[in-house]
Amino acid sequence: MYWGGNMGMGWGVMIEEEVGGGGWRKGPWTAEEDRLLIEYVKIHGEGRWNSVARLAGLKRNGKSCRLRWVNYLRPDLKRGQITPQEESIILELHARWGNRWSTIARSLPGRTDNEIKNYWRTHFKKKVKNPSDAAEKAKSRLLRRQQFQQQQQLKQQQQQIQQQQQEIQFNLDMKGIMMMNLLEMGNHNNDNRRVPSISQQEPQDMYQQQSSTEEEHGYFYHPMFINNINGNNNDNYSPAATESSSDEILWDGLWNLDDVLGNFTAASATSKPTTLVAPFC
DNA sequence: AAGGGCCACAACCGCCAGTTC
DNA sequence: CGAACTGGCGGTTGTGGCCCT
Repeated sequence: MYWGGNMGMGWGVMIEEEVGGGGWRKGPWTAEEDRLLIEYVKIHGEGRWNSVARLAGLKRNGKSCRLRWVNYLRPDLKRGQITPQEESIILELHARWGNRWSTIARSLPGRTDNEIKNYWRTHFKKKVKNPSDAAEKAKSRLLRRQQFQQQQQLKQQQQQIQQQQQEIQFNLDMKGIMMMNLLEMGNHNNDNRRVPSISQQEPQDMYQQQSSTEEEHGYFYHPMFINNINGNNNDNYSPAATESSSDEILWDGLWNLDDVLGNFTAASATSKPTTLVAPFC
């Protein structure tokens, strides 16, 4: 199925064909443009988006090409509805990071920042506004609280399963590492390989890198707790600073994370008290 | 059946930070 | 060192479709 193109959508008025003889095309992407872009990425890979127009024969600027690829054409994108589990993660991470959609998206494989941003705005930001009277509001709050708790329980179960799988994978990885070390012992050249600096990595990268190490100690780490576990706060994160004021006005309550999550993880017991801002309070 | 309101989502815009020259 | 360029990000807009009255 072809997802984009004109597909009956308006946008036609917005298309600026050859403005001034050298302008960029705007508006919905056609199937042919998509094909050209996909072929370009296949050959040249992602990046150098400003070269795309010249090399792929597209009348689109680099930003437009990048956006089309990232939000729509990437083969690893997940289509379809946001699942309750994903919704739960979005809630948690938004409480943690505010409107840092790209950061949140990194924890949801196959979902784009644009998708999450749209989802948040349509599902959460407005919903709190709508209930006119207090009873409606309370009802809505209770329902969502119950849903949230059910999701948390479900997620906990999934995490336990995932942890078991990770432990199995860890054992397999260790075997692989030992094999690699044996091979490396026969190759002593000092080749100045670049070692990625953990401090410069995004939270999700840190999570991925850390999880295998920490599993040795029997912990399961959720990205939410990484910084607390490390004993340092995320320098980039300040709920008060990152959360938009309009959102704070819409949300008329705060939940203590421990109340919400209960015995969420072993790691949470070692972390500092954290406040989860829930949109359905 | 018609019209209005809301939802979903693709796409654009402006700003900013990092990189290159 | 600073200007220009590039890519990434968050915010916003515009449109079709669906649902309700």
